[in-house]
Amino acid sequence: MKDDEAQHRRRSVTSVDVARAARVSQATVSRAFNSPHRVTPDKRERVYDSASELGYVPNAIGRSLSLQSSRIIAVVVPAASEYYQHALGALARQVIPKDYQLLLFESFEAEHLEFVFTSIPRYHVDGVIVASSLVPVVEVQSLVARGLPVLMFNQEVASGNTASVSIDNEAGMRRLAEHLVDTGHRSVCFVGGMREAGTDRARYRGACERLAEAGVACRYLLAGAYSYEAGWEAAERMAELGEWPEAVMAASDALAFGVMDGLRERGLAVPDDISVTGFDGLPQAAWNSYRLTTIEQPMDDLARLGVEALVDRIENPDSAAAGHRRLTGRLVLRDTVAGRR
Amino acid sequence: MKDDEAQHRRRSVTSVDVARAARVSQATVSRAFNSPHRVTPDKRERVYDSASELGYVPNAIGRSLSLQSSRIIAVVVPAASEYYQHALGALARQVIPKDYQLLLFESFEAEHLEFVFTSIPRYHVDGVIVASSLVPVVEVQSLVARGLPVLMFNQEVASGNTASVSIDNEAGMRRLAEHLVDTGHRSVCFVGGMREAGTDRARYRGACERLAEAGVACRYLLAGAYSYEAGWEAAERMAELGEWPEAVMAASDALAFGVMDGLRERGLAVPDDISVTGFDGLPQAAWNSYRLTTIEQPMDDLARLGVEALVDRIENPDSAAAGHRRLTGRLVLRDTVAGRR
DNA sequence: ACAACTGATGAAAGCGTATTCATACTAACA
DNA sequence: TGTTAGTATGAATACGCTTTCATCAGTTGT
Repeated sequence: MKDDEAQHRRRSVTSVDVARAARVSQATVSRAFNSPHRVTPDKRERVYDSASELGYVPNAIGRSLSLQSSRIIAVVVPAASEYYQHALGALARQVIPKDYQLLLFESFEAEHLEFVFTSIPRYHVDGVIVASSLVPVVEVQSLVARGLPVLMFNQEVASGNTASVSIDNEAGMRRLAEHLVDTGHRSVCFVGGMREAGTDRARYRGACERLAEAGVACRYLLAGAYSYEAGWEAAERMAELGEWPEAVMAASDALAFGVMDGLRERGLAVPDDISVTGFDGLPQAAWNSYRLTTIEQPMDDLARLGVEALVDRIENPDSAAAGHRRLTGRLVLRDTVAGRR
Repeated sequence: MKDDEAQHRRRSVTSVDVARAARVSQATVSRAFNSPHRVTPDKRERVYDSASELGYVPNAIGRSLSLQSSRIIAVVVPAASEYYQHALGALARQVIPKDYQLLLFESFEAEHLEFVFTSIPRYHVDGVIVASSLVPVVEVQSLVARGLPVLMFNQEVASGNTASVSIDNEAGMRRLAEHLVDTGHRSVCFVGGMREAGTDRARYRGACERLAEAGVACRYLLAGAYSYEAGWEAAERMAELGEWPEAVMAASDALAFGVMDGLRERGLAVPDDISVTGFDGLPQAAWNSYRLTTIEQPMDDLARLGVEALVDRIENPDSAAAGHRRLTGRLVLRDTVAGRR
């Protein structure tokens, strides 16, 4: 008993231990687990018995070294972003049935990012998922140059040897804008998050173009972040401008919640006095205090498609699984847009 | 050029390659990186030059195998829980400066949990963080029996060889209850999440006891989950009961948001008609639509203490770093509790 | 009954790194 | 100058696994 525990602590049970106990060679133990049909039933049973008796589990590290493949995928997500936390969950759900694990790299600030991207290659992961619209493409190139399969989640990428998946941000915003046009809105304020984010530009373009087609005025207001607080401050700045637009299009749901609360704080009713739209389809958008009209991202589909592309590229390096996959978001009409005149 | 790329894809640069390029032995390359003072400056430089020229990064897999330590910590979190997503972020922030990485294991359902706990030992992680109040202690025991250092996050554990960290749930709820007593509330409905969760029991006990001391009636209503939807449904069930309590104590913030919206939907004003309290201190609790009075968990402190205990145990196996660490939550008074009579 | 083939098995090599061990060398001291 | 510490270095080994290779036994076909 005590001996057992002490041994466990010192050195874990290896296939050699199992081999000795089952009176077979170490190679047979390996085969018994990886290609059972190549081992005669009696020996196989002996191996399984000894293994479970000793509490043996194959060491993935040794396996990785031998196989030159770790079955681990690195995932880079920004800390403290509601959207990407959901994405992370969806990705995890997709990756597990394919027998991969996620090694987490949270990106805090820009400087930390460099550290992240230099440490990823150390772990000899089979692939990398970059789930953040704020990672400069150059950083990613260093991984691609190493021959690492990379998936950009929620960011379009032109480069031929990087897979990427996102919804059609421009089209999504177009539909939202169209909805505002149809409901008779004549002036709109677009609240952007960060200029550097690729998604921000695409979304603004979509809104802008569709509104322009209908002759609706659209001004851009930079919130500076994709957060509730930034949205709140944007509402504050709109108040200072003196004149309220008929509708506010926020670049993300988080922003929209802040905007809504900021507007309400100033006595405006949503949607009676002013309409608000979001983007992403966070769970909170369905909450009764907001009931936000927004574009819902099909998170599970995005994750599935992305992971499929990445895994395909991992397991079949010659496949042309790069390129961008673009899904369309779903327009969810709730209660934050009212008909005008 | 093309050759380079092809080679990169085939086989990554190893310390042997660097050794050859720098005309030293592989052992010297290893030493140059791990104990530079043991190598003469000229050779050291040659090694560094060759390394950066070839784009060499040490292979953590080989390193792990040799060192018998992976510097990876497994972390088990439930998918789709706001609270634990925040915890995950806080843990990541603590772990990185100590030069560990997190290997993510999302726990979806009970059946999936078993798979999770059998696959963790494969990866020969240095430690495990279980961040979920719904993991049965027996599962964890299998890891502990293997001599794996384990940290239970947000769950108290009696066992001597497991470290755990949480806030004092009972005391937190007591303070919340006391606040309700002080403000003159005479009847309370406690909305619990799940009976199986250890935190739920402690929180209910805290509320119950303090209210009983003041002679305030307290009934328990089981929501069945820690979600907005469950809170909403709890409000529905309270409506069916016919008589409204003067205050609702929700077992978590997420639940409280649902309860608040459910009450408002039925025409009740919070806090004028009915008071509501939460627990956890999620960011949304500060949002203007809720402004929830709650107990705020010091996430960063919890993560710091927990990780310190775990890492201590990893790097110094004989240390007595097990046992429970309990912090006190902070009572945050916002606008969901009003004075009665 | 013998050749040819199939299938199970063990020995051994290799994956990339850290480290021990032995050796060659430099510096220091008498 | 001869001996002794001390240091820098390379060769070799271990870590746990998968897989190739060679061997041996058993089966089929003629």
